[in-house]
Amino acid sequence: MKSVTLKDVAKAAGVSYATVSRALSGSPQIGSDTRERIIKLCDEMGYTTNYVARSMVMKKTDLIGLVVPSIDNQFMSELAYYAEMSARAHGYNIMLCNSGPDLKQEKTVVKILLGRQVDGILIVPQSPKTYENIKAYTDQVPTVFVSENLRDQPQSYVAADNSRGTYIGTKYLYDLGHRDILYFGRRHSTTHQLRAEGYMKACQELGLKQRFYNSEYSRSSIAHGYEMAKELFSHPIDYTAVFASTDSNALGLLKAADEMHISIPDQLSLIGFDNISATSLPRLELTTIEQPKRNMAIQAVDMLRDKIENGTQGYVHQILLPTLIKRSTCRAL
Amino acid sequence: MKSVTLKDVAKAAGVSYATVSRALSGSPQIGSDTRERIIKLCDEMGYTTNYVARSMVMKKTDLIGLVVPSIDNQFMSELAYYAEMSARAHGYNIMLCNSGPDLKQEKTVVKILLGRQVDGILIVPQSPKTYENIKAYTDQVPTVFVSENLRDQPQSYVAADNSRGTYIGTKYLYDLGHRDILYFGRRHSTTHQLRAEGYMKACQELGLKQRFYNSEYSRSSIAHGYEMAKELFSHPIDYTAVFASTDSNALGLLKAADEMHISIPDQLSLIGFDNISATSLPRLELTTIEQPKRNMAIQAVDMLRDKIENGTQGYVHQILLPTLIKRSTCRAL
DNA sequence: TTGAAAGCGCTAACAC
DNA sequence: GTGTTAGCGCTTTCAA
Repeated sequence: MKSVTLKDVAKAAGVSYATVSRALSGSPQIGSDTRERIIKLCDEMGYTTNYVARSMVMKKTDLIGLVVPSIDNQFMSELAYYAEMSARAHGYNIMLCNSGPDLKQEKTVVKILLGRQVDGILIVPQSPKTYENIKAYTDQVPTVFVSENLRDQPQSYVAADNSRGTYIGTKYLYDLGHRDILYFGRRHSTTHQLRAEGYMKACQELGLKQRFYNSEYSRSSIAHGYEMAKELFSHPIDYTAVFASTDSNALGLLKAADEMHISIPDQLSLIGFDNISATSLPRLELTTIEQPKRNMAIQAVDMLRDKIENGTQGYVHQILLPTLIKRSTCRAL
Repeated sequence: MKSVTLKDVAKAAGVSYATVSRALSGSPQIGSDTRERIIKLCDEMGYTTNYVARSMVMKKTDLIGLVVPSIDNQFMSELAYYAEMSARAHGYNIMLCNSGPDLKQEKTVVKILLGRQVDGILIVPQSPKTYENIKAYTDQVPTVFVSENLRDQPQSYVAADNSRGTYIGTKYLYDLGHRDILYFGRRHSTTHQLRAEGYMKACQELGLKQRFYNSEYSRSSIAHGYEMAKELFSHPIDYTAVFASTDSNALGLLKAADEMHISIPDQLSLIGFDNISATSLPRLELTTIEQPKRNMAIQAVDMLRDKIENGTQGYVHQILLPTLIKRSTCRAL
């Protein structure tokens, strides 16, 4: 199990270990004959660079900490996938941490990552409070947020243009002939405030009445959307379309509608937000607004690399355009 | 950005830096007054242990490499979630790598992980060939596989009892009154051979005729299940239930059935395998066999820790029991 | 072109 | 109880 080190190779090659290091790092100041001989020897002996030791002297670990509330979530696992692929393509590896349900754990994992000497941190914040909560630590290391939840903070982030997304969706419903559109769901985080704003803006421009439905403690989950919708449908339905603030909420509403024999899209059109993978499933086919996850991940990694490698100061807010995914839950009036 | 080291604290405290190290590590050979004073000082100065340096001397990184074909997959992201939580609870952190679509990349990431000096590797293999492919590397570091795809290899793994799963499901259909049950889907990996075997065993015991349907190149995806099912349904339906080898295939079949106005479960009962999250969605509600993902992850981490911390040699095959999740796609005859 | 040696931040064995 | 020091495996000046 004892792994072979530079010294071992050096001894076998009859050179100093500095020479071996040079051969491997592609330094120009070494004879090409020596280099080849050494590289061949390294291969034979099964030598692999010890990154811990290298990190020690280089003061760079080529490690990126990825913090997500829960990797077991379609949006985040997709983001993580692209982030890891992109990071690795540039020589970085990913240290993954779930920031769990409570804010306390979020701070804990960031601390751990700092102790691990990661070169940078990519974080999907749990809540708008996250920024303040971990500021003391993120000041010490290049950090990029993925989400718009910290709109007014001096911190880099990449996010989808949430406001634009609901605007596009509302406009789409309008073009389909809908004039009574209900906005369904949470408005408690920055992200969701922006979504609501896009809807309001569209209503204003198009001369529609703004109508909201949400409970005080609304969360984004199918179960919660279902409960909210049951409550909603106990009142008369005097609107022809619903814009749900998240796909999960939309799916919950769909379930409630099914149970109460409200046909979607015949009686009611429905549009969601996020384009989580469930929306494309048979029997669901939810029309929705897509967050460009792949792009978000790649851009976030690029921004982080820029900070790490070029020491770029300041912050940038990278806003990506969401797109409308037409499926089967909206109909023309 | 320069972080504070032991030396800095030592200087500030007016002691040697070994003393600071002792205070922090909870060594008994130190005065409790000195300890408290130092700990307080560390806190004030914002000292955090440099894990890279520590790993260097301890020859232990407290790092576990997690290799999955694609974290952007419900089964794996759920596994990853529990693995990370459990690992961290025991002082380990997770280095995440996607082994991507090709076998070549799988070997690459394992090599990287080795260079990173991870204490152990947790791997969901891409294919039955994985074992042979990376053997040279996994011999050098404690490794636990998650999957049954290497049944006869001298290597530790944790997996669900796939054979038992299909047995249970077939028995369930039998008890519901079904006598003509078709097995639908792939049989090309060890995992899927075992699933098919469980079905065959149940058929034998219960006196049912074994009936298979699968295409040569069947893969587990909704799209593929859909194509296969369209083909299947172009022939007369002389069976009353279908056991799909994976939930994805089952969902594809569901879609095809909808299109061809074959009612499930009225005309045809359907059961899947895996209990991926999509199965519990409204309108889908697929009856299925659950792989105990949480348990699998936790057991895998425990096995790995045992190897790492106690140097346990040999290998163990940990087989967990799957369970039947009754939902809405099976009916009694 | 190559070797010698310092030093990254830490732990632990050995002194006192 | 506390200080001194070697050394983990590597990169990189500085000499030769």
